[in-house]
Amino acid sequence: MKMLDETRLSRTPPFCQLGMRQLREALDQAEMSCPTGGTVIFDEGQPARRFYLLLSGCIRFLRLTAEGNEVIVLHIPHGQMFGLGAAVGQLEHQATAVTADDCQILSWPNALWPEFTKLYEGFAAETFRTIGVRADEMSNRIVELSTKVVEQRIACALLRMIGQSGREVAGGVAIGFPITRQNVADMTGTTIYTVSRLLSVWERRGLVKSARCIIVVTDPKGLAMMSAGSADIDGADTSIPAGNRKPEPLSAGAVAHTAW
Amino acid sequence: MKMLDETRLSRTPPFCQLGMRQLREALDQAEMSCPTGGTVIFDEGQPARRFYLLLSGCIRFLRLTAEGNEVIVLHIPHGQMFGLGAAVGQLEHQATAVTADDCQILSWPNALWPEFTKLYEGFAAETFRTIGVRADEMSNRIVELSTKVVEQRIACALLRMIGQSGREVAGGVAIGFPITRQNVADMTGTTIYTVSRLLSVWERRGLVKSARCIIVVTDPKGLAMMSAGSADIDGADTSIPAGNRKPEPLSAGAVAHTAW
DNA sequence: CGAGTGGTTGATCGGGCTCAATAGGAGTGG
DNA sequence: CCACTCCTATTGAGCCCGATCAACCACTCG
Repeated sequence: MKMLDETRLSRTPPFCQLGMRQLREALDQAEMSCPTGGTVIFDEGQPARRFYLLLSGCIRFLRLTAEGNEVIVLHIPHGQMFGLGAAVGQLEHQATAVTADDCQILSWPNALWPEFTKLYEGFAAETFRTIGVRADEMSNRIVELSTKVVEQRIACALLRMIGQSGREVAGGVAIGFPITRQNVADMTGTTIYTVSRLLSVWERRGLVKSARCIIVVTDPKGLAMMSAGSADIDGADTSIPAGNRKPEPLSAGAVAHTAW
Repeated sequence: MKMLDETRLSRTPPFCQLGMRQLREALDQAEMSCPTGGTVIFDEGQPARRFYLLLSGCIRFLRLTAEGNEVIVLHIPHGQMFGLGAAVGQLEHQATAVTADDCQILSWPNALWPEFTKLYEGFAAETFRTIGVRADEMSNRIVELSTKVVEQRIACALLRMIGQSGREVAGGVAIGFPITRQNVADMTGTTIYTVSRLLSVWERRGLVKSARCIIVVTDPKGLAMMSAGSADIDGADTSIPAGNRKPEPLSAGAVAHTAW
């Protein structure tokens, strides 16, 4: 089993430049846990004492508002580090981390952070790269929330999730972890009702296929057009209102960023 | 003049642990520029070749959408580093940086990044801290955009700006750089019309005082209540619709975060 | 004084939130 | 195997916030 872990660890970017001895060393100092879906790893506001590596599964980062609304800020796909307060000098976790499904997690005390960055070639660079990518993602979310209508935001959210944690299945790409309509609503600043309605329409049009806690994107390109706003197949007859027929260019697509 | 610059540099966190010789050294390698308001420092998508320190003034980070919408992702107050692609391994700038007013900017080629982090005590830590704080801010923006109504979002935006770049003036705190209704709209995902209407109402109520490109917050506490939703002074008679009288707790206020 | 930029205000309309009611699993226990 | 419960999802009806369109005002600058 140890052997297995080392191989696996050696394949995650922050550790992939390490030799066998260093991998073992890192593993020896790590704590391993295998929480089932829905487990809270740490809470917003709680002191950040450890940093984490998600070996398998998916983590959701939540924020709760005073009014009781839940906002999903980020999803962490397997293979990535998280809880990186140590890297940016934050003494407290600033979101709640919850497992979206069954996970396998390694963690180390923050005291080891300086050592890891000093001793392990590529560790710091890769971890900071992760931070940069996440900032990008948040920046994109801000742009989406600011400029896109619900329909487009939901399309973006689905595309982002299959991009990060998609699993090929018969007839499409499934989101790789259980996800409810409520979850999608919490990622897009809308309501469960709107998400449900939209998914129903999309299913009729053959863009997605969904069941309880499962969403499969059957036509990613079609969804991408929705997300850009140049949506609504011409002549498509869709019970519901029929949406926003706007004559817009189909945008650059996936790319977009933060600058710092 | 050189002397002045050194003193000034020694007061910005990333450099404040440096000795005189190191400060001079850093300055010798820097390029200084003094762009007037509205100047583009770098563009989204452009290769990131330098990192920057804003000595005075204020920088706006913009993103443009395919549809021509402008979104203000962040404001960089004076004294902070920006354009930190080098720190997180990004080869391109991921937003456009524009001066909001007249600025004084130092910049260094990315090649010096590794040296700075190696040689200058506290430089890396402080810069990464900045990155963490900005991520927090973006996370907050996401929560606001997802859960708050326009009124609250605008209040949040004003409070954030006076927090970062407020200037005490007679009768209140002014936003420390020129700002149009359009700018506020671009920060909050709304329109110039709505911003204008709201500011008019707030001015009548004594919360703000505004003129062309100027906004002064005269009642920060009142605004904070607005931003939390527990707004609308009981019995306040306000021509316009009268807004959302919701019975909500007045939230934790300023605090909020990202976790990574 | 005309042009340009930024701001204000009214009228209208529709996207999407809200409320309400129902349906459809999945799991549990008898 | 069915009854029951809990959780998730669906769908209809109504309404309101805020976008949009349109017109006008105020100030600044050449």
